[in-house]
Amino acid sequence: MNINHVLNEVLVKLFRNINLIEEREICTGEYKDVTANDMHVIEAIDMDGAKNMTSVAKSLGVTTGTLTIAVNSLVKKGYVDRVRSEEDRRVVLISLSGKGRKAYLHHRRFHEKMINAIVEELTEEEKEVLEKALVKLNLFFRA
Amino acid sequence: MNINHVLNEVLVKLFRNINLIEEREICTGEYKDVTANDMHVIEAIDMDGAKNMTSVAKSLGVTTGTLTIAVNSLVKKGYVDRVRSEEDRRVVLISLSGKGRKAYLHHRRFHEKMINAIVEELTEEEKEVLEKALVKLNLFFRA
DNA sequence: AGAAAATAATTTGACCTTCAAACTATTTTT
DNA sequence: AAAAATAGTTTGAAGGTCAAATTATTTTCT
Repeated sequence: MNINHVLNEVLVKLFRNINLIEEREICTGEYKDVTANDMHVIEAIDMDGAKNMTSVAKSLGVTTGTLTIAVNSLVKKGYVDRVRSEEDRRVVLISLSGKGRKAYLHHRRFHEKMINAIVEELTEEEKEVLEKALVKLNLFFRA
Repeated sequence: MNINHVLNEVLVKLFRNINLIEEREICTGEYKDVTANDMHVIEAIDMDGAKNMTSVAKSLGVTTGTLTIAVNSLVKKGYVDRVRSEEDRRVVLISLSGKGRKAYLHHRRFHEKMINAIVEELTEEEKEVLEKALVKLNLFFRA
């Protein structure tokens, strides 16, 4: 059983399960009406000021039409504020509402718990090695 | 900027990108008519003999109704064979056709290439730490 | 043996997500 | 002022999902 094979198995299992698991986590507790998809949109909008539809759609890798529909629902549920720009009236600016920011932070804590579970048994040195390896992985996927 | 935070960011980016990349890979090239979902079903059916609907649905985490629809399409496209069991006529047995097995192996090779490309840029030490971290991540999700 | 219950799969109807293409409104270019 | 470009929304079609109803078959229990 070589290491490549183990990595392959673990990665495959991970990526097969991750959406289901994250969805289960998201849809329990305080924010039952947020789907996994909603959460991706919330994360893409982020907390640093209003963004236009096109830039958020691009960062999510979906069409603006798709984003419009997702944002309709998030506005209706009260997680996102949507206003038309005064400077350029073609532009729509979206941002997280108070409730949206709370949901964002709730989900962030889930990620933090996950990361802590991973790294709590690694030494400082191992953490650094892992980080280097993951950065390489990200570079690989970007190409 | 602590190391946990960096790890979180890198992991999130990784998992967000990997599905897109895999989807793109699946839908180009030789097997254009196989969706990412189709490929999950093909992988669940696997190559070791015929399986019944219920067990495959369970391993995918979907209802049998959902699987019926997916299998209808895969049978129509020629990737899956479907026969009624002689021993128990309630049971439907599904298995990969020759074309289905080819698609399965094609996808498997993609995974292997991906893993090799990742691993070849890592040192032995990095590989070991990465494996350890991924196993932990899997355990976290299983709990 | 025969009726009732359990099991396996399919069908149906509703809802959600996605995209491409058509469309509306606004701004920029010529 | 007209034409082109840009930003979003709407529309129509295709997939994917589930719960509930339905069909067919097998098992269980008198």
